[in-house]
Amino acid sequence: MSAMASALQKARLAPNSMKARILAAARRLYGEYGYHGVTTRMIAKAVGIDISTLYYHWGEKQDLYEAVLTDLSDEIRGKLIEIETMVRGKPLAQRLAVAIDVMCDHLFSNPESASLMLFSHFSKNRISSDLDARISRHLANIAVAMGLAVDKAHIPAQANARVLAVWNSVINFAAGEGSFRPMLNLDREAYVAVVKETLKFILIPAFTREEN
Amino acid sequence: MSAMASALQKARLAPNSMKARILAAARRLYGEYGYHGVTTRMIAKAVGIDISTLYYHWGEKQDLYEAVLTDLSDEIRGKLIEIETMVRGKPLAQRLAVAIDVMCDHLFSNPESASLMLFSHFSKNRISSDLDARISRHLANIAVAMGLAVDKAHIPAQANARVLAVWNSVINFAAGEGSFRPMLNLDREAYVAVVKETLKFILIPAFTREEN
DNA sequence: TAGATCGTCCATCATTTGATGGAAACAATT
DNA sequence: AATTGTTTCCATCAAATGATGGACGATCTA
Repeated sequence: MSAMASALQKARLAPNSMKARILAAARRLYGEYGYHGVTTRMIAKAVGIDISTLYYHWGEKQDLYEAVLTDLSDEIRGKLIEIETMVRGKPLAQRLAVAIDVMCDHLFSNPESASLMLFSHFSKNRISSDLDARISRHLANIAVAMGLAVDKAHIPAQANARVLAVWNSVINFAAGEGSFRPMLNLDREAYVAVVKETLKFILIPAFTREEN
Repeated sequence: MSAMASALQKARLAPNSMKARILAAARRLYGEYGYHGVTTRMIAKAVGIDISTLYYHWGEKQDLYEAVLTDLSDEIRGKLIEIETMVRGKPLAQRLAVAIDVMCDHLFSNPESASLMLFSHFSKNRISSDLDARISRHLANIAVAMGLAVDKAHIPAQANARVLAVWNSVINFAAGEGSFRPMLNLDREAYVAVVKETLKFILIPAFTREEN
């Protein structure tokens, strides 16, 4: 499910409607520069329209930002469901490997998704948004899927923390490509490969060792 | 080495000099809200001075931001040296455990340090700053210390990627406390404990298994 | 076709923000 | 005390920014 598709499906926006085009541009820019780093004029210019048109469709800057986050949450949810159907019944090591591959591919195709999540977690924008609550639910699902918990409604903190560690590891490498890839001195393809290998190297042993 | 101390030592700022006080306030605010989320007026107000005074001491907003990042890099460098002296000669599992404990304690005492690093990696501020280059050198040192490479000048991409994964895992939990702790529904002390446990759970097995 | 609705843009506002000049207060030196 | 240099604040500017009202044309509906 692409970034675009998630907006279309949930909010029922026509594929090339002005509203959808604005949302897409806003998502990309907010992902690159963060909430305060983006002006409504920047978004309007990226779409090629007047600011008034933007305000006509989405209202305040904050509302548009929240719409972006909601859209993001739907997209992640879709991706997680997709992964779950792919790995159902497989052993944990395989589940992790597939999840890492699929999430990496997705996030490297939609890098702004990873950045948006990081911004929303780490910056005190604190534009009231229920993204955290949504992410929380996603984490609960993953925890159950990974066998770290049984009851989706009562996840031990330890389990949630472990899922968070996995989750963050993945999005970090996608969001940080701009900084990390030059450090590793790799082209894009090689970078993606190394990231996948690294994530598997780090994450799989923790969850598959016997003595736990 | 505290955040303050790093500024004092390197840049030779008197402990309570106006310049140092401004730098400290700027660091905290930039860490909370990011570069674009902070105005020079916010910083001045936090210190209790006029904007002009701020400009008198630090010049442009960007210059002050870069000073914050340089200060941050010095602080990290000091901390890494401290860790290295603590764990010299010990086996890798112990080294990791100590490093995790010490870095967690430090970053939870200076949460803005973690946030600043994330901002600088993930947002397209791209305020030209050599923080990435400095971090890169730190990573090289860690890679050698962890036995992932021998020559500080030629670190394989794989080794750097693994160090990055470790590094990011640690700072994520510190910078993301505002989002993650509510998710885990823990008080501060419990959160720190769970984070340390989780990091050790995830990171140590990867680097200590035999079959690698 | 007449009217209503929708989508877009132009012009404009009030506020915020980065930045500066110059006066006053203060400190050091002679 | 007079001179000089340093530090601070007040007043102010120009540009950027969030936001709106109203005009104009397109599209739909009766």
